[in-house]
Amino acid sequence: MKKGHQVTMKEIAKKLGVSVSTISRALKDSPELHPETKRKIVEMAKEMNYQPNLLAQSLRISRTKTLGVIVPEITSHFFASCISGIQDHANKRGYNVMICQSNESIDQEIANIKTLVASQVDALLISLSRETNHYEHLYELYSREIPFVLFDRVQEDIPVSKITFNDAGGAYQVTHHLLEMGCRRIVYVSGPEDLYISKKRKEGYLKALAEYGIAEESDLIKISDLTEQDNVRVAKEIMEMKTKPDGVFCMIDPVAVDVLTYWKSKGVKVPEEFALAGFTNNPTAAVVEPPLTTVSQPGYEMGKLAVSHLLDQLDGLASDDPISIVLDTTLVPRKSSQKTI
Amino acid sequence: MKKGHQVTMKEIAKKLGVSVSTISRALKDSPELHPETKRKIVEMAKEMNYQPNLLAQSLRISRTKTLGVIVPEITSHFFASCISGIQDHANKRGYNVMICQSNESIDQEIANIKTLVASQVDALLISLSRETNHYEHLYELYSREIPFVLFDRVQEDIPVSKITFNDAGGAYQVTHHLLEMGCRRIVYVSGPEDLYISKKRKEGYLKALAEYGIAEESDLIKISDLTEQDNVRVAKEIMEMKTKPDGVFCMIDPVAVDVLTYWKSKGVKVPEEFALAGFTNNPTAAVVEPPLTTVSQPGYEMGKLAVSHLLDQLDGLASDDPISIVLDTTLVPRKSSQKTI
DNA sequence: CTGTTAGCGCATTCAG
DNA sequence: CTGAATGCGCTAACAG
Repeated sequence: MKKGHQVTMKEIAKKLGVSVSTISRALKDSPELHPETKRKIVEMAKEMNYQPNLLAQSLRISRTKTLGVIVPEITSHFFASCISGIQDHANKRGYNVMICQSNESIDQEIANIKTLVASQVDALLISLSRETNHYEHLYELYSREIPFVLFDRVQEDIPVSKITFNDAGGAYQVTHHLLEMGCRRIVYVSGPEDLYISKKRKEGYLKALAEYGIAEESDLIKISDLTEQDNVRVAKEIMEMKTKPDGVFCMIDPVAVDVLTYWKSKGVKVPEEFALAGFTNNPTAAVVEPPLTTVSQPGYEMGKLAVSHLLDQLDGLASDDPISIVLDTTLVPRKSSQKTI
Repeated sequence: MKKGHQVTMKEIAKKLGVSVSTISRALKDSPELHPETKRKIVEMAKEMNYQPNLLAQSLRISRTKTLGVIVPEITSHFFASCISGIQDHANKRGYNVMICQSNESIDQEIANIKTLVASQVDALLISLSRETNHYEHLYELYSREIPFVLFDRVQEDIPVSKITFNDAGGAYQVTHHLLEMGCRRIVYVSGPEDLYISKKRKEGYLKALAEYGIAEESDLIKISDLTEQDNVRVAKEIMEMKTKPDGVFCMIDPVAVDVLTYWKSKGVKVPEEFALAGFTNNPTAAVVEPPLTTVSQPGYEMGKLAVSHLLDQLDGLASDDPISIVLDTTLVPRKSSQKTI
């Protein structure tokens, strides 16, 4: 199967007996041109259904007006929202977007960057994979002076702009809420410990505990690799602890949902036996029974801010100095944490 | 902010004192080349961190090895899965992907097509917006001989390949299941009537009824515009009907979830008063209480098949004659329909 | 085996 | 106001 022919400037030039440069000028509404010839050209272009070849144009001006986006997973509702925000606002400013997913693999992430760079994207928006534990590929982008920003899953040391949520703040909100609901032995179910969000959310958790004069207790910190299987293992461990906890804060909603589902199958009552809370406000959080207390992170907003800042830098509307944008989260209290004291 | 310099063939040619064509040949491993010079060039390219400029390459060979994808909504889990399948398998065959969302708007859909065509994508994969009720833009693609396939939200008359689910079959499965559970007055909650899936799923619904000797009853067919508000209106209407139905089949899961949520707030029992079923097997379907009976549509698989067929056509491995691929759905029976007879 | 030449489609000097 | 010439980075046909 092969593509049909596309009309070029050359052809419309021949048809009108003028030069290609005149066509070029007419189509970009250059002022130094006889209005009449301009009119004729524009008309003919429309009639012939001329579509500019962005490839040629980009090659010539060495700018593609295209941004590359790399996310760990498109099927995650949060990242899909980010993409949506990025795309809408990039389009609004005349930019296109190429999206890749790393599938949480650092090798794929590196490959994605390579492809996008080869495609000459003007800049990149990257959210790091879970696996990403070294950063040469990012430093290389930096040294090659290819503009990029990091969002949500960031690495703190790289001198580029970063857009994150106030993860510590959100975790503080949830933990504080659980404490207010009367919980005093609160488990934190963390993801892998080297993850940025695992650390940040733990910070907030500990800070809230400290305010209530409660010391960190290593038994109460559980690590899951975030697979369903491991989430269930943790759920089981918690319900079998000798000194029972009274509240559980899971680092992300899916963990909380897995825990809840397992507990329901075992007859464990939420919130009566354990108050439960998650993080992110996934669509599922609202519909489980009981509805899950969580913290909302507006992904669309994050995408919008990330792309707006990046384009401001590209267009010289903002300084190139890296900045850090921290978005606030909102506590979404639901039934899963409504312990009657 | 501006991008740094990228190494070109010219530069490495100068450095090695050979011509650009030799570089080009070496880098694509042409056989007619002295192994030693080839080795030198490859080495130097690596040392200088050469990255080919895909733009120039594409312009030259007039093929971008890029596919355009248009979906109504990236944030829908189903379409995100499709995208994931498309991307993985496109990459596997050396193609990149540019994704756009129409936000269910025909104008946006047309704009997306225009952008992707201007970007010289080799082909398109399109799932139509809800609003799309005329098809000139598709016929234009067709007449311009730009290869494309339609998936999931298709238009039947256009002579291109289409990948769909057996929507009628899936609706038949659900309705048949409800009948087996003892339901005899089953409501079908449809989306807007001109939607392809509204029609197809109605077909399956009616076929199952017919097999049980039950005639179509217009009172039992409700139309929602698929907003939460309208879904709630329908839910209310159903519970207030004088002759109460005993089962409800909603065209898509989100409608069923809205109905369920509303009914729960009103103390209506599912499945006791109404057996309930949806369609698509969204993540939410599994976690609502009671879990929702539905029909699974593997989106990843659909994306994979769509892109595989399209690339087969592009690469001449499949005939250009349009075909129709129909994927089967699977009934996922859950508690929401377990009426004890 | 390698260099020269031409050109993909377009934008932009430089001359008229 | 408009045309001719040049080149973005790369590939490919044609010579040698």
